[in-house]
Amino acid sequence: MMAALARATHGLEQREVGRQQVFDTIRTAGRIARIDIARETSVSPATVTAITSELLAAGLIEEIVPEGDREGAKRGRPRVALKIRGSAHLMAGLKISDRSATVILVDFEGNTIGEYDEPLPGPVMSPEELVTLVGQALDGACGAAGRSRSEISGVGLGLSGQIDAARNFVHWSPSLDARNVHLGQMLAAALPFPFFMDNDANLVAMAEQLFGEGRNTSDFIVITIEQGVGMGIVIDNQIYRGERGCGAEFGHTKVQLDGALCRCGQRGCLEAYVGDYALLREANIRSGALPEEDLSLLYARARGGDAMAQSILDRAGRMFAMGLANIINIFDPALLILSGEQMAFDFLYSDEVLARVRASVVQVDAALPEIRIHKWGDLMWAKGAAAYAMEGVTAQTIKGLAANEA
Amino acid sequence: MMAALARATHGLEQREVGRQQVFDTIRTAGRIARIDIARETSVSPATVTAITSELLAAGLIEEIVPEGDREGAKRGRPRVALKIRGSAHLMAGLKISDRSATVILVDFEGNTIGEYDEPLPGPVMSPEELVTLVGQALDGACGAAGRSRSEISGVGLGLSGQIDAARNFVHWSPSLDARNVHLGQMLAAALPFPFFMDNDANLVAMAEQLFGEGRNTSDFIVITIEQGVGMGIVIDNQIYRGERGCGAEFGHTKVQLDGALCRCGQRGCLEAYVGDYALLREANIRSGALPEEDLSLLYARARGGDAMAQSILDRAGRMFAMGLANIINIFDPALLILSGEQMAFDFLYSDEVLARVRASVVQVDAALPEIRIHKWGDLMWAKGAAAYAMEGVTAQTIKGLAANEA
DNA sequence: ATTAATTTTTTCGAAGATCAAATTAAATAA
DNA sequence: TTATTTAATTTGATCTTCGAAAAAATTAAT
Repeated sequence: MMAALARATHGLEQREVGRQQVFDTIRTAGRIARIDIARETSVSPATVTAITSELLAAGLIEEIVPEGDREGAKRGRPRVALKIRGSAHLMAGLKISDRSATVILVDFEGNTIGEYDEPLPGPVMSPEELVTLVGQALDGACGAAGRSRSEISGVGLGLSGQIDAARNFVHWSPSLDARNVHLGQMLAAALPFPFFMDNDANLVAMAEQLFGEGRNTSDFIVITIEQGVGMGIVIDNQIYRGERGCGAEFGHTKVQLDGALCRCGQRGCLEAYVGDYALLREANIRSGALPEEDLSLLYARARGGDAMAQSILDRAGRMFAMGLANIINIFDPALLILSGEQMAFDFLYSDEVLARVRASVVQVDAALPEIRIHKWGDLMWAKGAAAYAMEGVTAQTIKGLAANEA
Repeated sequence: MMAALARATHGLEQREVGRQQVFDTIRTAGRIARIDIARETSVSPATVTAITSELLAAGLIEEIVPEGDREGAKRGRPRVALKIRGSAHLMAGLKISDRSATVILVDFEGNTIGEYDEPLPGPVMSPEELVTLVGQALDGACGAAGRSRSEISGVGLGLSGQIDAARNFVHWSPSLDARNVHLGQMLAAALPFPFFMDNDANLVAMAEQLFGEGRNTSDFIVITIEQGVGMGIVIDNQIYRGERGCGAEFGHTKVQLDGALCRCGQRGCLEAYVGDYALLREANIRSGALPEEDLSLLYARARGGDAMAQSILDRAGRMFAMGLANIINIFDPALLILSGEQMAFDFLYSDEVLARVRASVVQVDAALPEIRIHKWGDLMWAKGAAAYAMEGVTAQTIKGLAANEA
């Protein structure tokens, strides 16, 4: 039997919470004066002074030299803004897709330091091959950016599939030829980095939280589209992962009883209606070319008036809308972010689809949840991985802060 | 812009958290010694002593006089168990159904003190009528139990529909002829009780948390069936309600594109396939008798081999399984509780349906979420309402505890 | 019986942490 | 220059938790 009912915060841990809170406030704000940190967090200025001097001493944050222009300030001692010290840590984010391993190096503020793309021999690897590949990709990224391996404080790794982030365990991933892989242990044994891995959609949610549309919202949901459809759930500023770490399987929610066959072997999954392979299957296009090219062909046909192509995209849109409406009906979120890097899936983000979503939601006389479409660059996934690593390294660093001042 | 990133616990609030934690531990355990509270909560024995003496002084808990039989004890000072003091508060739970207002009176331990049922003139009322009715029902319950109104410390009120529990506001309820009612304000103006209201499914979830299957689980989901289909989501020991308080609308998630017409005016809602009216509609049974009787007729026909009746129930079961599978795919909960009072819906809780659910969930090589069927007595709903009131009164009492010892 | 051992609970003092109030710092306005 | 204003820091009081020691209440052993 376990209790752990209320999250307790006794004694030594109390300051840790304060440090994390102040740090997060600074990161969310970008640059902010102590007095405003106090106001936002309802912590007294005295305590903010104490905490910020710890963080300053540890090199996690820095003061901004006041510029000449103090806009709007009347009188009084000028506020000195604080910000995250970018050079405090170098983080790496790594996303494995079916084609390549994409690496991004970011500083502790989230600024991109370097990018790198390592092509894969094939879409599916053995765990050992993946470990090797991760090492190569990181070396490649360091080389390209003129940094040394040893500078990296943490590596975030994003994989499709069912990942148990708490245990760095892969239940299943389309990138791996084995199930139930303790990938975290293998990586730790082979490479000298602290690794943080998770399902790729969760990582995008974290990127939205740290750098994107979710910066000022404590509860929101992110939907991603790539090969499949993914979801990241943020509740009370935390990624919700479920018991075994394999929740948020939006792509495999069923939208049709005994419906279309999905790659997962079941029928009626949303992915079996909106995934690229599903569209091509229905259109009966199999040129052998890259999927994107085939998809472009399908879009072109639809725009050109081809009734069959239009019908395929239309149904996909309707199914997608139905899935989104279900998510809203279940979560009633403040914010739903449709996060994507490709224009390819524009038809799923169309006004028509959104209108359908709004019409399929339980109607009350209160503003509907906000639906925001966020189109990132092509490094979105890798940046999410970096964001996750940042969070992990930050938590560890803050925990380890000794209060040793002279 | 608001931050409030980490839940802060500074200064004076810290003890409050401790008190709540200790209190919850005692309630969950039923009876437990101080030393075990310390072990379970990771709070030091010294602090447990301090907190429990506060709670004892406030009369919220009491020591159990040690009985003769100390099982298994070897030596040493005998542990003295603590428990919630039942007589500390009298709580009322009130559930409005389409036929009657059911009241339950419980003591602070959750023991039933009295029950009462006030028939309704009709299924739909004006807000004013509902307020009057609530007063009558409470008076009736007090009279039947030989208690006085003034003894009641708090009243929980459960309504179907979209309720914003944080604001005691009714977006919509099938029991009311008006939308957007500030029912909490009206009740507070007319009656001298502290009211706590919420969607009825959330209240059942709370009853499961305090008294039922969810007592030892921090994250679980409750599905209820009554007229409609309801859901309560417990994440990190808290009911998740969504931004506007109208999430968890499981009954109106869509299971079929452009499907059957639902009472809500939309198409393809789960409720439009498994609700009693939906079954009768499809069976084309309209005897004018009570729905239960018509339903019994339908079940009898199905058991008797009537293919049409079997087909109707079969499809309802398949749709229900699909909905449940979606919930599991989204939440990956540790525990899913199918909570019900009526045997009428047995076909939805059948092994066949559960097998279908398990087959429709994303497959990983880890134990599936536990699905537990919990059949309560007919006061389940009212008890949930009482549980909610208990939680509210407990939190307020604990907050107001002055640390005044001599 | 008396003493020792054991286990639970309480007491006491030290170590932190937060906060209000006072103080210091750094600017503008008069 | 001097007053005013605002930000940041310092100081002292209050609270809280915890570890260690003490007290309490038993059983086991002699």
